Amino acid sequence: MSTAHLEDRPTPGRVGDVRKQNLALVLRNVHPNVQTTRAQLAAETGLTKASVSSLVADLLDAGLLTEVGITRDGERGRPGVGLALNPLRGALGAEVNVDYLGVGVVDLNGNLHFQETTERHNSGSSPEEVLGALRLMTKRAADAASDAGIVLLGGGLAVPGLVDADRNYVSTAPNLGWTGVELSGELGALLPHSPFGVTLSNEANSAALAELWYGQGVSFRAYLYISGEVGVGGGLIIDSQLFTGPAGHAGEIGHSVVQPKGPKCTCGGHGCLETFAGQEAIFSASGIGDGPTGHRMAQLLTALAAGDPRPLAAVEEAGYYLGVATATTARLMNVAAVVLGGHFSLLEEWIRPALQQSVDEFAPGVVAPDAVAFSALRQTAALMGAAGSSLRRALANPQELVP
Amino acid sequence: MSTAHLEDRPTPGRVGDVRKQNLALVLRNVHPNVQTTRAQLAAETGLTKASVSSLVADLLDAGLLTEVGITRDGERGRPGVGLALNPLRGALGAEVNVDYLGVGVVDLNGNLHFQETTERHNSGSSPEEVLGALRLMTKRAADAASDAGIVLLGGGLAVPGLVDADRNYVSTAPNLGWTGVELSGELGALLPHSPFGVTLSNEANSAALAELWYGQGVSFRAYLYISGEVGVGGGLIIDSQLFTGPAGHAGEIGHSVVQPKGPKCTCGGHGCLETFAGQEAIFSASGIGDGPTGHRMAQLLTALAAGDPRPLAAVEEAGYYLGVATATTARLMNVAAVVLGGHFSLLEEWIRPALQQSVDEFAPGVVAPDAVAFSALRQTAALMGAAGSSLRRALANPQELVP
DNA sequence: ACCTATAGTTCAGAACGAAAACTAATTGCG
DNA sequence: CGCAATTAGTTTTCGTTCTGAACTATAGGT
Repeated sequence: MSTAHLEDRPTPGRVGDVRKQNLALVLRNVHPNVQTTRAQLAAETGLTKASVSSLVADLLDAGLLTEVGITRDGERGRPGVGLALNPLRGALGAEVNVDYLGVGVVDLNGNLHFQETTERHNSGSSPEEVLGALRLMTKRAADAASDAGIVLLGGGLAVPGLVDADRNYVSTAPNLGWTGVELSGELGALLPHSPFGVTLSNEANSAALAELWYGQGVSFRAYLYISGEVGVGGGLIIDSQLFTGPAGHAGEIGHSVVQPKGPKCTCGGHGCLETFAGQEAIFSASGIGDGPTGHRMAQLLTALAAGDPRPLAAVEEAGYYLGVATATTARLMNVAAVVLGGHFSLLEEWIRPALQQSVDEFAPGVVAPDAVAFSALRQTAALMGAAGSSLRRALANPQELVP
Repeated sequence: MSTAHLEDRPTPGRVGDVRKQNLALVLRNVHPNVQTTRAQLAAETGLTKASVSSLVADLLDAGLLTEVGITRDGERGRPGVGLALNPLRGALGAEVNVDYLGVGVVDLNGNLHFQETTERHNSGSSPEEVLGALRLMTKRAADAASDAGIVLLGGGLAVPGLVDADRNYVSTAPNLGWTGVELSGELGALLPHSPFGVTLSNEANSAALAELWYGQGVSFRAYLYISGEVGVGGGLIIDSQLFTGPAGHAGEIGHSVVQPKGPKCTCGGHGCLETFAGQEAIFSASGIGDGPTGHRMAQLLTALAAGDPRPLAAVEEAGYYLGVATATTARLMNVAAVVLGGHFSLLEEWIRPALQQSVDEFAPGVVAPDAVAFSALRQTAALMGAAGSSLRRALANPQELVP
């Protein structure tokens, strides 16, 4: 669970653990969409050719690797047998958000298949109702995967709330109106009989990981991800891993104090980033009235394009305070990049200059212009991250699939 | 190097690595000042008695453990042979600060011996001069240790600046006036012929670790340490480890933005915590003129005790902004405790209420009153942390001492 | 054809922990 | 007092895994 700070008693090192570790080591050196050979893996891992051959044999049995014919590189010597990640292994990704449901399948090479998004107002619906609706969608995706010959190793479900992944428990999801929900049964029903099961995750955290694996974050090893949805969520990627903090809830950038004299926040504090950069804050500061989110966002974009001063000022203020929070985080956590997703990626044109100027004002020289990126994954970010986490679990524990 | 985010190629798991891991595992289960036995270690680690016996034999050979006679617990059965951390193994700790030098020896049980502090105005002196003066002190400490039969396994040197421990390099220490200093030679001369050598560290980080191992932090697994010296430094302890961030410079709480409209800071930004809670800020807001730090601090404490309103307001403001930074960090990093050291521990009486009120205002319910602690280690914190890091290195790599 | 270079396999050997049988030292109880 | 019960620790055998060296396989160059 990626930098998970769990209380797991250090297991005694058995001789068999060495193999477990080396299976994962070999697998880590097979990159998506790139062929390799046993000899190359031996050179990269430092293992002997004999060991690599034995490990690869297990990984082929496990179905994680496939042989893809002879690699002819024109050089002298016997050509190697091509090895690649098996494109017929994947994981299910699913997302419950406030106004939509999403599912999809991601294979080991990172390709997204059978993606489907349905608009649905989930706020207020019971978890059973929502997951019932979601189950119809995951059934379709799983059947389509099966028809295409793709075996699903596991799955992930992202929700906009605080989760305890080990207990399949959503402690609170304010924007859904959920509190203290245990989902073991529902998660099992989403994807029966998969070796790695379905795991819960926080939506912003999963989106942050999706950027790392499949999006803007691929060029950074460490960054702050800020997701603009109804609330302002965050995910910290440190050393190419999600930083979850001691209790698993790190990255709550939405409640950084950016203006001690600022307005009251729903969290009980005041002057939080969310009170300046959350959807409601931007809409109301722009003078946009109530209505469906999509409609209000369209209004906002139109007004911005027309050069209307009130929305421009509102978005600039959001960018300014995003910069304050980014500057503090950059100094505190020693990260030098930031990726913005959710509604912020729609507002890139107006947010980017304000944010950059603000960061440079509060932490000069720390965040370079090309270290500010905006997500292109849109509504698939969270589900791709959830599926990706599941795939990483499989790749990190290949011995569980060896017969 | 404790949650060090280094680019180390994952080593292939060899069969021998299992022993290395199990040597460290057994050692981790021998706690300072507590006797144990082979049988108890077997139960705690999950290893078989046979394996533990063999591992313990190596650790005795390495000099890390000692047998301390028969443990009679009055119960039936053969009594076990007592095992304990060898009190005759230790590490040297040293600190260069702006106005003093400190050395000491810490043994495996955490006891501090031969501690010596010398007032010395190091700001402006060349690194060679300062380390020359320090070497005289470390020589005395090493000789005293030797006379007492204590073998020094390694050492640590804490400095108030950004360091690259792997390269023995101080990139910048503004308050010493050092920039780009390479200290390999000097470090080697401080403690010749020790198996683990002398390692550089940041002073606030080492102090944070000293609190974890030997001070207030023992009751927390995760906290923010804030050190008030000339600057405001910080250290983040997450999951009982120092969080260093991707480039090793995390924890710079002094330059969190706590008031966007605040005054200019030496870092180039403005509204940083340091501009409200640094020594200079507190002195000048209190109306205390120039002079030696010790003298000014005495003046401040006298004025506070007398109820002088200006210093009271200055210290309360420092506490208020410490609370803002703590609230943000608590939410962002998911830590729920804070430990204050340096000059803040002298000001506890006045800082504590202001800080607690501020934290509760900005992040209600996140930091409990008994999760705010003040350091009692004073001037020994950094050197104990530096020595402790060295000891931890030895305990984590016992196989290097096995003959 | 023959040499060289590279890929991959086979087999003996060493290191290690697991499991079980064994020895050692103590208490409790008849 | 003596024997059973109990706990501590050691010895022996075994299976797993990696390493290293020898071996086979397959290509290009001359």
